Amino acid sequence: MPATASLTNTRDNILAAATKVFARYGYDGGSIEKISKSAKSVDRMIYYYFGNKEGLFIEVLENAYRRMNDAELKLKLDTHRPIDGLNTVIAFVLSYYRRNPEFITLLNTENLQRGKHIAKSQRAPEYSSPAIAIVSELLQNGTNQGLFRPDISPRNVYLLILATAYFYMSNRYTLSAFLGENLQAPASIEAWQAFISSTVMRLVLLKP
Amino acid sequence: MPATASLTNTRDNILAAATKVFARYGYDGGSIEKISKSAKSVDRMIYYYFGNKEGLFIEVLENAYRRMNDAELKLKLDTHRPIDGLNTVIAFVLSYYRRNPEFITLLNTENLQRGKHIAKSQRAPEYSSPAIAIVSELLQNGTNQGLFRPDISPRNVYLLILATAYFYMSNRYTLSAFLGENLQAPASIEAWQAFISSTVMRLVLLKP
DNA sequence: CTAAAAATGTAGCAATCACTACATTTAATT
DNA sequence: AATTAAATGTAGTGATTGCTACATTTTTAG
Repeated sequence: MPATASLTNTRDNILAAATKVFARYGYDGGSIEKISKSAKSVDRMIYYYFGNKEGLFIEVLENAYRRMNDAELKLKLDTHRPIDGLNTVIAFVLSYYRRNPEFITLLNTENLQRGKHIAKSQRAPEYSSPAIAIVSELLQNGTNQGLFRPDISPRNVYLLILATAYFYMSNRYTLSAFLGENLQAPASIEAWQAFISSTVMRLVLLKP
Repeated sequence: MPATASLTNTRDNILAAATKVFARYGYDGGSIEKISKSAKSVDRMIYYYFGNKEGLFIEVLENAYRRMNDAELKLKLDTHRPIDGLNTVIAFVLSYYRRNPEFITLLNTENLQRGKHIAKSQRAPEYSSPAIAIVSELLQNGTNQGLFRPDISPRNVYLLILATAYFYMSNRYTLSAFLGENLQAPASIEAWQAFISSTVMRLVLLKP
């Protein structure tokens, strides 16, 4: 049996538990005790592997970014069909946020801390979203095919998709109370996705 | 001298201090001691006026919603000039978020708590955004003037504006690290506003 | 097999947490 | 002026916080 393989990897258990706890309770609300108990370990081990609470949170953040990055890398689409491609990107982002809500609350927690942990991270700059390059290629091909306007910023289109998807999921509780409507219903999410799609299409298409 | 007028209103001081502290440190990070000291009062007075920490946070939330509501009510524009009107709404929302960043972090904090405080609030349902009615009127007039498409949902247009403005401000720290660019620079904010405007215009205009 | 290193367990520290009992002062009412 | 009510001050409660000293067990390496 190889030595590196173990059924119960304490470090990984802690990292997974910390992701859940920080995402659910925030940085201050996510206590060391909650995390160690959730990981079925003891406080001591968190300090053994991560030094302190801040070090643990930084690794949680890096890990969340890396997973999003990996998911984007697996996004296979035909960049020569730019309309379908953009719709695939929209569907992917919305679906990722819906299935990984902890990514959103972790980012919100980090922004509440004014980005001080991501600034300390060494690995953070590695994760330059592959998706923005994909959008860039889609826009270029769309323009070459005479479908898209030539003066559209890929970065802005990408941020537009992120913003509409992120806002919808991140603020779903206050928005639902505010609009008197459950935004988490599958039909509501689909309607919002269709709206994002038509918004983006009208933005990029030469003849909408 | 009227009895209700006092130069140092302890209750108001606490509410203002709590808004700042909760917005800066979140719910768990915003300790009673931080708030009472910031209000130049003592812990005891928070419980005297607000019962407990949760009651204080609920009033802070209600107050934040009310101020946003009041600001929207003061938004005077000519609904018979729908294009200018929509641009005014866009400028207003972005400007409000920029000048009241605590509104954003308070909403994020409440969404982290899954909206449990806003659900307990009695006053929350009163604040049905006036701005959504304004957008509705602008779209209707634009359609009547033969400028806008007739099949656009005012609610979705309003949410689109909120989403793009909110996301940009709320995630400015992680986005800045991510894009390697300071999004808080006035020029960057103006560019984003112009992009939102062109996006909305292309969405609603019959002949963009 | 043995020594070194890695990993884990136990117990508790000082500081901070939300909150309260109780006394006192200030203001309003009659 | 006397009585009542509103507002504030003091000093603490037990529980929880992040973290650590120290001992012990398990694994790895020669």
